[in-house]
Amino acid sequence: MNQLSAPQPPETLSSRLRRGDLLAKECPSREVLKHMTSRWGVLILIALEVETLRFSALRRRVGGVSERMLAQTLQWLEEDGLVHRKAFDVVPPHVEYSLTPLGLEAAAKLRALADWIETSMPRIAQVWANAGKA
Amino acid sequence: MNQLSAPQPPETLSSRLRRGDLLAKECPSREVLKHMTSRWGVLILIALEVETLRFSALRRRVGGVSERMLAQTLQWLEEDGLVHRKAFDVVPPHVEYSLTPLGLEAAAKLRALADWIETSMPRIAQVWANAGKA
DNA sequence: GTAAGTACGCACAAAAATGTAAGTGTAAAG
DNA sequence: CTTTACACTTACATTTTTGTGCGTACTTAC
Repeated sequence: MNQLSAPQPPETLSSRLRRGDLLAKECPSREVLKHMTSRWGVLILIALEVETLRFSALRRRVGGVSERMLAQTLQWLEEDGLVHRKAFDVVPPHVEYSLTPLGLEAAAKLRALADWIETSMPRIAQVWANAGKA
Repeated sequence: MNQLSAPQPPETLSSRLRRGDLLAKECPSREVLKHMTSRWGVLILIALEVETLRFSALRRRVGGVSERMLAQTLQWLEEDGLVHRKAFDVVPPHVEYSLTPLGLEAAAKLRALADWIETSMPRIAQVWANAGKA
């Protein structure tokens, strides 16, 4: 029980924050992480990676989202520059949502995660079964 | 405004669930996604990917977690078979947390995401600045 | 002798996320 | 003429998440 951890390397907290160290407490990148990994953020991003969609179509695509949360999450993602909102000034509202170049990069990472979960589900379900979780 | 979406392809809901389709509402894989992308789940996984850690050491590593949430999240991840908990039956408690093979795979995806966010922060901060968010 | 560290569980409280229902203004569909 | 769709917003209720503080059983350091 000796080399647990050196008394913190000379790297300062502020330098880690500047770089964007998620493990550091007050890092602003945690905000982005929060938006991307929010309950609907992941799903919205991977849905929009496939194609541009209108609000209602997107809502139908992502099973279970309420209008409220869809609107909310889209705003977060738009503010972070991941989603592009294009509104047509016509009478029955028409708005198209798509991914920005930044959003496409982000979506790729999330899709990799989603794909892994989907293909790994059998193995995970196995663990659940061995424990006794209905 | 015609080809909005074919009247649902012949693929049934249940077949999508069996495969693990995150976009489908009642998919069990959403549970796993929830655990992995929970506020501390991401951070814990990428911290444990580096090295095995004891409870307290892990808590110090992940800035801002409370003992309660660390314990809670670790249990979720353990139940999903991503984290391995090894307890030594000694007097001052000694428990070591590490990743299972499954957890290592998961952590790799999350680290890719985390790395992307960290390196993309300048671009995102730029978007924030152009909008007027302090 | 006293304080601190260990790995939590538990009760309670506050905060954050999410859901529900209703409303908006127009217009095309029935 | 009534309904439905569109893309939301707002108010309110509920659920979920997260935090705080306390207790534990014992040992090592001071």
